[in-house]
Amino acid sequence: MADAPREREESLDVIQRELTAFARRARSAAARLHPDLPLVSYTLLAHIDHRHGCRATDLAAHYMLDKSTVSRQVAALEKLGLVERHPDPDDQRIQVLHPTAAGTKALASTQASRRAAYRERLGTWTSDDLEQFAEYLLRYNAAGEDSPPQ
Amino acid sequence: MADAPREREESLDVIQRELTAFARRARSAAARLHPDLPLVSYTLLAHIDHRHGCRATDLAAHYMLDKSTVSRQVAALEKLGLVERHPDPDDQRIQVLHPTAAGTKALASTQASRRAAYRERLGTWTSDDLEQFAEYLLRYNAAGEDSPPQ
DNA sequence: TACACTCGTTGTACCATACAACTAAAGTTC
DNA sequence: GAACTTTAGTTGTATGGTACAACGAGTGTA
Repeated sequence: MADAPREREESLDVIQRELTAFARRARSAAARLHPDLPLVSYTLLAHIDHRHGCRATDLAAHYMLDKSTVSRQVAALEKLGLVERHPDPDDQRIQVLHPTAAGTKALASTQASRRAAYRERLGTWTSDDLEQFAEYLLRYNAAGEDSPPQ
Repeated sequence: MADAPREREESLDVIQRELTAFARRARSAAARLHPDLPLVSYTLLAHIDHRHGCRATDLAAHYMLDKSTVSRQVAALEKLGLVERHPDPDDQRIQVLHPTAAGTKALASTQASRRAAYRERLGTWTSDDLEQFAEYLLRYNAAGEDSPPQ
């Protein structure tokens, strides 16, 4: 049904267009979901938590950000008391980042409202569709994980 | 297979996490794909073209941007000679935006490299998966189209 | 005619980001 | 083990994208 190259191109265009639209809207949506937390910081904090601690370099690689950007964001999170840095005893260059108790708490409350928004928005989807959509997104992002810096 | 509420929640979390990751990476990816065009401007230009002309207000609504932001972006596009404004004779407040010949050309060349990137990235996907993914994205975005400003 | 609404611009401030230069700690080579 | 190279992170600087607020001009309505 969708085997013609023509259809394939059309699907690619739709994917491209819709992903772009999503990315553009993401900022304002995020601002609505957690007006308190400095937006990007939230994302980084969530990733630190999800990984059960990580380095600034990992964050930079995962989100394709410059290390200077991450450095400042992490500094902001630390200033807010949401993140702690623990120097790695085996390598003095490395700082392992962990959420503080306050960080975990802030994350939980934000996560709750975020979940509610998603649950409402995707409420009419079947569980199978959700699972499939999640799988597609994982596959899509995984393909770009190691995309060359040029 | 995925009918338990538990599985549902997990899918929602994955979707949320992966969409966020995508949105965060989008900027650097876009910068790679068209270093010339001022990034956001490209998106707006593409939308103007896709709609065969539209107003600044439409752009603001579609991308959830402030009208001042759009105003400046459009001004930049006009300065670059990529967009023309035509006052609506029936309503002097309205400016209908259209790509110029140069705009269409710039868009085409950018679109080509963009398509190539997507084609490469999604090369291993079946046409059915692409179609399904496109459909999910459309559905997802449509659900947020009329999301309340609060 | 006055009031309210819509479309767009401009002033201002702020956040997120990149790039470059730098320090410090490890690792590598001879 | 001294000299180079690589890696982690910070800081200075510049820029781009954004929102909010105040405004101007055009349109509709009581």
